[in-house]
Amino acid sequence: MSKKTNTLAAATSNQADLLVAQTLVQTYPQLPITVDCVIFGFEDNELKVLLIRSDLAVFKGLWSVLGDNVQSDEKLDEAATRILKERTGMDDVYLDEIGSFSELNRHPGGRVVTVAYCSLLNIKHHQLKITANELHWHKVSSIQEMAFDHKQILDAGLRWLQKRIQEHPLGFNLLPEKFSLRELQNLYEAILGTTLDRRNFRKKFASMGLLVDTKEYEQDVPHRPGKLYKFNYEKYEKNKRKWIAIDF
Amino acid sequence: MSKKTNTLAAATSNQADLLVAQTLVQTYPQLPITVDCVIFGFEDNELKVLLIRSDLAVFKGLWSVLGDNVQSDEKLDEAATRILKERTGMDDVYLDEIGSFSELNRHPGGRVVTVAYCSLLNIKHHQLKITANELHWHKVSSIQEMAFDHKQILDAGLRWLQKRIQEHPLGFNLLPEKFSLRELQNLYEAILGTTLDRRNFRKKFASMGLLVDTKEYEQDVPHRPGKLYKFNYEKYEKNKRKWIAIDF
DNA sequence: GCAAAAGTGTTGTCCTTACACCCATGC
DNA sequence: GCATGGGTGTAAGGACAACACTTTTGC
Repeated sequence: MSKKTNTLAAATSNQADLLVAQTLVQTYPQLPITVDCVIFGFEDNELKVLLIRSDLAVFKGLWSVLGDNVQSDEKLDEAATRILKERTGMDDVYLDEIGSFSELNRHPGGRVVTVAYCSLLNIKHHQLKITANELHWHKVSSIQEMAFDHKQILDAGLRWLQKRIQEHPLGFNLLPEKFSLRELQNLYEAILGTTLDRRNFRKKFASMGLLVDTKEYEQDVPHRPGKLYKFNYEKYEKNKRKWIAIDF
Repeated sequence: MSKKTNTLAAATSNQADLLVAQTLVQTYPQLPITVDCVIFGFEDNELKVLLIRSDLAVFKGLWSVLGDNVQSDEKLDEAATRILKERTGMDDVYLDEIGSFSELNRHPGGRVVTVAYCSLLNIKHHQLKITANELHWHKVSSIQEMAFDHKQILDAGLRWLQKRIQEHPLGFNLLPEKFSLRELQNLYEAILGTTLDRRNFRKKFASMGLLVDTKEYEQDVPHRPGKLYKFNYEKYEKNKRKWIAIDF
């Protein structure tokens, strides 16, 4: 057999193999997939989450996290990024996958599988450029019922956040660029639902060396103003590998 | 308006609302979804994973984790349980979701989204009742190339395992019912890829109080036999909440 | 001057780490 | 008796938890 014939035979065989694979995939049931984005922020000493009014009449009045269907030619994380951009105008947000939700009856319109994503951001920094469907920030603590299984998804996001914030100093994403230690501590206390000793808290963060003293102070507070700090992102990135837990 | 008419109107409105929801879902692109199960075991001081020979000719010779498509009427975790049962005959295995994989070209037969699940089990206890497609245990350390993106999925499973085993004493699932402290330590060392101080390791586990002395000893070892222990599952379940990290 | 929060150090306890020798068994 | 791994204790250092008083500002 000539080399040419060999090559041809191999190519034909590859084609055939591909066809087999394609035929197999065509036998798979197909399902609608959506992604849902749980976006946390922090404002007025309260943990908040970004919700829209569900556009489905069956959920009259109920709120929903930001979600939409996944297109056939996009990855799930790309879909999540796109949806966030479409719904809020924000496009520089890091999203983390937190899990899938696939109960058969979770969507009243039929079977829909969803994958939930989560993010933290600074409310002041990320202005909402689009506010259709009454998009706005809700206090997490006052949310009761939600559309779909979104309360479950929100709860999963909250558990993820509580865990994550103890493994990485992510809380900074939720704060303004310059913040006082009191604000930082309020944030941790709000998310973890505990109170923390002020001196030990300050010592811990001081010893991590991730705070940069801006030499500025709080203004317009009816008490002694606190120092304002910035987060040292470079140092954090460098040492990322070493972070396992913050341990409160 | 009579009460009856009201009720009727409401029912009609509900029907209409449902129809709207159904129509909406019908506009969503549909995709094939699969689940893939990364099943870890431990034998001969080696971390192992359960693989089958890919039945796709395009992956001639390459290995694959256990996966299959999700049916339209089953939840993802149910699919994972079913697949494990179908492929191995095992039906008492706890599976944890580790994430989705949705690259457009990850399957040669066309776009397929997969969600990966992970489990740990005791090789001796969970005999494979089915071994089609050359199903068997492979040393994790010697796996190079795999079918699909399964090497990535395996790596994600491994990272998940390394993290999990430091948060919960899950390692016991990988060991026989009765095991020596040396076996337990070998397991941790194999998974974490480190060496640990023997005395400190024993102290740590002794202080956790999760080990029950069986008063039995290893047999047929060419050296002083070690004590055999059992894992105290009840105590672990009771204190589950408190576990955050084991800290090596 | 008073209310309100900022800022700061020390001590005891516990946990972690590092480290070396004798013991029981099979061959 | 020798090779192999089993079994054990201690001391030093570091991290964490608990705790109270003085300082600065606005009113």
